Amino acid sequence: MDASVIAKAANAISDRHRLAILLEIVRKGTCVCADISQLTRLSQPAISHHVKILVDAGVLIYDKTGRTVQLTVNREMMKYLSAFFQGLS
Amino acid sequence: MDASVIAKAANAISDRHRLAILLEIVRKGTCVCADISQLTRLSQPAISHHVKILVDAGVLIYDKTGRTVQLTVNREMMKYLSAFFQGLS
DNA sequence: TCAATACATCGAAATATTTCGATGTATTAT
DNA sequence: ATAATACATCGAAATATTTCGATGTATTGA
Repeated sequence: MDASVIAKAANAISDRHRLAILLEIVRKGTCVCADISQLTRLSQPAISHHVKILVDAGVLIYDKTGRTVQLTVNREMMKYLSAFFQGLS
Repeated sequence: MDASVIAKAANAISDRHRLAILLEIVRKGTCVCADISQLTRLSQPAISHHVKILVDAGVLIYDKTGRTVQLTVNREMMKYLSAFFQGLS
């Protein structure tokens, strides 16, 4: 268990906009950045900022092909977090 | 699933000091506030602040008897968080 | 090549968080 | 009653985060 990994992931999803982005990507399976503006009414630079935090924390997987970024959930990280909290219960 | 509950709990453990407090309480089973100062080298008001955030988020259970506060992990919340991330994986 | 699209980055403003010293309050021991 | 202990609260300073408009970069279509 690496506490800094947990803290960073927790920080990533502690913002309501970032959590909403995560949940939407889970729901849809995948997402490009442009989709997020309709979900959150955030400006494009703000979306870019939040996505970067989620990606840097390992919560989302970033895959740029051409000029679009496909975002998907990092299921391994979700499993890791689930197991972490399981261990605390 | 209430996103605000998740966001608040995630925020509570996103700080390295608060995560360290949580892990120490898990390890020891219980903890009074005074114990935390030796763990983190934080000032007493800072500890009080961080503990309040953890308690308000439902991560820790607060039980004051006399002048000491016993802190324990809220295992129900840990289970809830585990299940939440399980659902995202 | 030129224009449009999809994001990224920058600098600055607004806001929130963390931390402290000082002080307050309730409880316990003497 | 007095003093000590265990926390809580307050106001302020330092720092971090969020957000924006402006601009930059890479890619695609006409």
